[in-house]
This record gives sequence, structure tokens and C-alpha cells, in this order.
Amino acid sequence: MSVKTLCLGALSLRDGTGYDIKKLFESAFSHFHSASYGSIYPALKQLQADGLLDCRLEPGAKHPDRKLFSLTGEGRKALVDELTAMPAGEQLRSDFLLLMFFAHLLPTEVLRDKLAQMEAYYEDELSYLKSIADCAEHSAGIAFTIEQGIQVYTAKLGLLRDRREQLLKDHREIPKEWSENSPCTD
Amino acid sequence: MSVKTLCLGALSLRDGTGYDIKKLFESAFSHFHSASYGSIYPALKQLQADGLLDCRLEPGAKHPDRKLFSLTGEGRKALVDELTAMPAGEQLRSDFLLLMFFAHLLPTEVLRDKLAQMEAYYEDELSYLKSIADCAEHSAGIAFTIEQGIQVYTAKLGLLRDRREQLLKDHREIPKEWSENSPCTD
DNA sequence: TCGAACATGTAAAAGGTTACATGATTAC
DNA sequence: GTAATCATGTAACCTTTTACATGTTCGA
Repeated sequence: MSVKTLCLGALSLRDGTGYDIKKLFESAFSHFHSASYGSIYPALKQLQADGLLDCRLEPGAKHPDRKLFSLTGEGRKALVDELTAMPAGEQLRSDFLLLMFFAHLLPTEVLRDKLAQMEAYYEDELSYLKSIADCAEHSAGIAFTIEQGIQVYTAKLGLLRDRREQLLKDHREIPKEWSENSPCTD
Repeated sequence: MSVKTLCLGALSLRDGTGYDIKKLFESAFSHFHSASYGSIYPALKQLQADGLLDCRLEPGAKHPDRKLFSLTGEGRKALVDELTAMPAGEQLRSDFLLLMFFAHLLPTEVLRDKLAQMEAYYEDELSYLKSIADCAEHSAGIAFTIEQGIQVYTAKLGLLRDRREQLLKDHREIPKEWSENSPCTD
């Protein structure tokens, strides 16, 4: 039920369309949640059917089919209830760490490339978060989410830069020929 | 195809059963990936059918049906190929940050509880990672994944402790009565 | 005028979890 | 003797992504 909660949350900030909500997921929520149109539009339909959202059409000159959603009183209550009931957990899914775990199986150049890609990724995330930290007043809670992102990416970037040379230097390239009688007995 | 890659990776370390693989996911991989039996056993079956795993039964006195899997040469190659081809990304899914984003909607006691739960969670993860960092020799890559976890959880725990008092002090409890004419115009 | 951004939606497929079903072995 | 751990597997369900289908509006 997560996309629904995300949509309720987005609409608690301001009324908006499915498209607006997606933009919010790509900006303010980007470092801790995500969702695609294929899950947002059905979620909005369902939430409206459940009486948690109101919808007014904006057929004005500009956009023919714009559907502007807003929270109902019930919707706001449902959001608070879900946030309260939800266990406060988090889960990382990192293909990068998976790769690092098996770095000893890879050619050095591949490792070098992946480290470079990840550095660029961390840099981008960090500079984005810093830009939004500065440019507006946020509630204390929102500021906390941004600050956590900044500290986490700063730590990750620092470690990556710290260890890169050593990782590459120590890295032993595995012989190209793999076979059953590999000498590797890890 | 992620569970398959995870299984190939696990079996590149040592031969093992589905059960062993699950244990590994709950220990060494726990801070960056996860999978349940319901996905592991079908994945192993499929990988065997694809010729990437060998399976020998251990019907010894102890365990009647123990299926010990091992990588074939092709399986090892497939693992390396997948690690190489896979874009090196990561994604956080944090219900805690979602909750913090909307902290202004919640009663103070709920916020206090969630912060306490999260502190305990971060402490547990951190102490687990510290314990495995000390107790064995790891490859440089594995050490990197543990070190990143330690630094990240240390940062998160530090920020949480730093900000908690201020967050709770500044926190304005929202009146119990919610209705359409709420004064909240964020 | 042409591409980017705005805007909505569906259907199929992928991927995974949960719950169930079963049973042996080990440590207390 | 009884609870935890070891051990395998299936089926139903849930959620989400991907790919498709369509059309407008705005800025360069």
C-alpha cells in the first residue's frame, strides 16, 4: 500500500495532478522512495473511490483533461493513521555494494569504471540535496530528511575517494580462463 | 533477475544449500539486499536448469534431502557477466524518512516513539556490522561494504541524536480535530 | 517547426513476499 | 519432551515496472 501513502502525503502538501505527484517523487522524495506512472494513476483512482481524495477537472483553455486531486478530511486522517501504524524501517538495495562484495572476481578496469560511475552518482545526489537545502524554508522534518541525505552521501563519497586507490592497487585480476579447476578456494 | 545473481554470488563464496544462502542474505548481505525462501528455491531450480549450478544430494544419516549447490564454470562466468553488465546503482526505501517528511502531521508522542525505534534499529545494525568487521579477514571489497555500512549508520545515528531534542521541542502537535477548514495551508 | 515538457491512462509481465505444508535434528 | 534450528518446496497474492497508446502546449 505504499504508493497510496506516498500519494496521500504528496497531496497533503498541496493539491495536484498525477503528473505533479510524479515530479515530487523525482525531487523531494527521490532519495528515499520512488514510483512510476503505472502505479500512481491506479492508486489515485483507488484512493478517490475510497473517498480519501476529491477530484476536480480543469478543462480550461490550456489542459483539457487535467485532474486536480485534493485530500478529503478522511484522506488526511488515513495518512496520519498510516504513518502512525507503519513500522519505521528502511531498506537499502544496492547493486553497487553487491558488486563490491564480489570485486575480486572482476577485471580491474571494470572495477575502476564502476567506482567512477558511483562517484559521479554520489556527487550528483549530494549537489542536488545541497541545492534544495539552501533554496527554501522547510519544516523541521523535511530539513531532517535532506540533512540525512547530505550526511549519508558525504560519508559514502568520502569513503569511496579514500579507498579507491588502495582497492585498485590491491586488486588482483582474475585470469581470463575460468574452469572447474580454478585455484580459487574462497 | 536479482535473486539469481545473489544466489550465484553466494555460491561463488562456497557451495551451499538454499538454507545456507538465506542465512548469508541475513548476515553478510543484510544491509544491502534481501530475499525470502519463496524466491530463493525457485531461483536455484532455474539456475540449475540453465546449467549455471550443479547439485549433489547429501542423503547422509543426518539430513535426508540436503541439496548442495555449486557453481559450474558457466555459472561463474554468468556471475561475472552480470556484475559487469549491471548498472552500479542503489536505492533506499525508507518509511522512516517518509514519516519524518510528514512529521508535522503527527502527535509528538508518535514522533518520539518512531525516533526511539529508529535509534534502536541503527544501533543494532551498527553493532552487528562492527562485530563482523572485527572477527574475520575479508577481501578488500567485502571490507569496503562493511565499512560503508558502519560509516552510514554512524552518520545516521549521530544526526538522529543531534536533532532529536530540537525536533521534539519545536514540534507542534496538530489539533485532534481535522476537517476541511483546516488552518494548515502548506 | 520541432523537441521537451505537460498530461492521462492501460495491459502484460516481472518480481517478489506471505502463508502454507512437511518433517528431521539438536540443544536444553 | 519441547522448542529452536535445519531443510525444502508450492501457490496464491500483491505490488510495481515496462511498454504501449494518445494528445496538447510551450519555448527556442
